[in-house]
Amino acid sequence: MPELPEVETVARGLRQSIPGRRIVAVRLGKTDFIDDPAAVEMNLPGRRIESVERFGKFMLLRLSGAASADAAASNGDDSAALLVHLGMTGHLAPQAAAEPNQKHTHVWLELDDGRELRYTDPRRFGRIAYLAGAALRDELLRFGAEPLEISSEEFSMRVRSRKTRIKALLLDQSVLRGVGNIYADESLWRAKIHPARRGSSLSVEEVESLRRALQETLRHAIAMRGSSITNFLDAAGEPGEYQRRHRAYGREGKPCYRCRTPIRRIIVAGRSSHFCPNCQAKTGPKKAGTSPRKRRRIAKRKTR
DNA sequence: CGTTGAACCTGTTTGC
DNA sequence: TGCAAACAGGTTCAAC
Repeated sequence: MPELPEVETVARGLRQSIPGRRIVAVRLGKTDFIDDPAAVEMNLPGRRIESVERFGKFMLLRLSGAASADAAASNGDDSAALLVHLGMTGHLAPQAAAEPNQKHTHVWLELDDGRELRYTDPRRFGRIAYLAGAALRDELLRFGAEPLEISSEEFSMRVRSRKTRIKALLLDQSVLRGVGNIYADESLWRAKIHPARRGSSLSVEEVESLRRALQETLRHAIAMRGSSITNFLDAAGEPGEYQRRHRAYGREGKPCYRCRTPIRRIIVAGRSSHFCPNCQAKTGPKKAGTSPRKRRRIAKRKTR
């Protein structure tokens, strides 16, 4: 469930006390969610964590002082990072080494100040990878635009050139990085766009409205430190508050905040999608009226 | 190209 | 009350 706002919240928390610390040792439990466990054990000890960045739903712990093998393999590019994806149930937080372990803790990064950066993830849907040089660069290139920074032009191009349903586009990390099911539904509700609309069917006005809705939703959610649906906690163990502001997600059967029509839940792109059947019309706003031809096509589709 | 469904995994919720 | 099935959802992969 951690999406962009939750990951941003965790990254901000870690930034308070992690940068500058050196990793002195690594311990691993279950490793099936780690790309290359041996690379993690090999490359982290001795490295300093320079910074904590958020990249889509990933956190990037930038590491200093590339090992010589990395530098050689990457033609002088000595950038290196630990990528951490929280999946559904991941937690990454520093704790005093004396603190008892929680269940499902699988990674311990011992720091040079007596703390351990611990990764806990009951479902192990998360991902951890040590990457450097060209491999790091290539991995990051797989992802699309940062939703909070994307321009109107680029957003429009990425959406209106595609026939896929808008819900699927919002969730596609190679289109936008960081949007998940909650914020996709919330943004579509705000922009009054049906989740099953095709990207190519959106008007210029609609895509711009959607971009604004998406950015506002994400900014507000970050300001409220994310949504705590089941068990999201930030790095300090505090829950977020944004779930109180949800207008569509998780509100099936409850009245729409705009028009009181009950919110519906359908499956789009294989994901449950919450929307107002009145505000978010399937066909979108009509201009000069739907042509008789198209109306017949729609009627035919319904009878099937 | 787009779309669907399955798989991964475990804690929680729902239904009988 | 108890237990099993369903559900939650980020991501990848196979199949059509």
